[in-house]
Amino acid sequence: MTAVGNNKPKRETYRHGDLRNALVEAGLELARQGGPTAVVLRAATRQAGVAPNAAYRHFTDRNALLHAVSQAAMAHLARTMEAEQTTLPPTTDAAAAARARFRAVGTGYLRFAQEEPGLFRTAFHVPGDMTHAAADTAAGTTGKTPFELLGTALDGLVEAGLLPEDRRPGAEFLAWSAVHGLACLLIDGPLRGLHPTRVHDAGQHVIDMIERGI
Amino acid sequence: MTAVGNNKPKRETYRHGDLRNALVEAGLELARQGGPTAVVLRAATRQAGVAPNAAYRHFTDRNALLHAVSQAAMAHLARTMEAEQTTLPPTTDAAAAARARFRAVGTGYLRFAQEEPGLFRTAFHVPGDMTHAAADTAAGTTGKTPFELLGTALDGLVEAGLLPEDRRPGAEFLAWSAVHGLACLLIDGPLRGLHPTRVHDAGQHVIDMIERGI
DNA sequence: TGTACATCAGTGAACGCGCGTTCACTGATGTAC
DNA sequence: TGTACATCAGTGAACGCGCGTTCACTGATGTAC
Repeated sequence: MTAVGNNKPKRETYRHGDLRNALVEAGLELARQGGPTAVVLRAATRQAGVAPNAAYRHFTDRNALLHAVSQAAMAHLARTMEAEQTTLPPTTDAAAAARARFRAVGTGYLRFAQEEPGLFRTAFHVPGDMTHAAADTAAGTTGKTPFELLGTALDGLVEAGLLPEDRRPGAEFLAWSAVHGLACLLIDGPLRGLHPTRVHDAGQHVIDMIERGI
Repeated sequence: MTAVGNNKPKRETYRHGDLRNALVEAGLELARQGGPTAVVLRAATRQAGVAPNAAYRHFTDRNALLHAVSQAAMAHLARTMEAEQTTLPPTTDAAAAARARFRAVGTGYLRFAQEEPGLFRTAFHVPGDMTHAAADTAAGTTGKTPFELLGTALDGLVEAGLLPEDRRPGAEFLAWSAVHGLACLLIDGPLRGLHPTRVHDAGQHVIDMIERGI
């Protein structure tokens, strides 16, 4: 970096090579810090070290860029949820395992919301992609959407006999609402700034409620 | 209106008389249509028929205006919730009444989110005011915040013996999370555009879950 | 293997826009005498 | 009751800003002969 405020990472090649990806990555960084409205086309190109209009080779619109960033954020969320499931200690008790996997879905969701509020808000800012389209599948990732992970976990509860089959339909939306609501209250709402320990407790209590009430 | 696009409502007096209120009202209208980001200072003054800088007599900032609008939106939410409780048929069964009042809190909350998504989002966009400060108390309104209404309803459940006293602490956040989450999913999320009947059903199911799981 | 050429990812300059905010002002209102 | 004056809510013009987007362009790359 030669001059203050000059963040242009100079390329050696005239062509960038992977600009589309670089722009999405830059957009993710912007979203991470300021949520969806911070995903500004000119800022993304600046961060990628490219002229503003270069973005139009890869996105029709500022909106198309935002949409791609939103999808990538959703993929991040899914990856965090899967990571949470991966940390579970192995057990021979099938029912306990099913329960633990179910709870990990919620815990991972909440952890992501807490650790990456900007990305979380960005993931949900753009028309419903949670239930569809997993976007890029990173190494070691199933490619499932958050919604699919939740569905699988619920199926596991039914198989383990922890959830009556007749309660299964629509259960996604009950569980999802409760966890998503807590996430929103923690991020944007009156629960912001709660002590991390209390945040974790609140999450567990909400998941308890879901298990009881589902 | 003499010219197309000229929305300036001309005053007779030089002084406006009630500009602060007019700006908040204009802000509410903007928020109603486009959420918090649509609360634009110049647009509000335009709608009030006043020069842009006139706003600075009543608000230090664009942010101060947004904050006032957000509080007013929150007051609207509270009013809708109270209205929902008012429509309940009278009953002599104290337990049934307590339950109905509790459910009306959630139903009113969801109804407002559905009918006024822009105001709903605006109410929650700005740092936590739901638990405090009821803002302007309209005629026939208690002045309670949404949070207080929920608390009162929960106290009613305890008094009626429908909720064990030891489950009461923290119950606000469980109920609130679930209902708030559904509201968010219906407005911004993948449940947007759900058929109104299904929306109502989903709301009732979530409230069922809360009653069971609280 | 060497050359001509088409492709198309990036450049550089410019546009119009609406925004928030500041400035020095004006003139209606309420009050003191 | 009539007049002088202070107050302060609104005016009008201007500012600098960063944005998204368009234009005609340039030059590295890959391919056909």
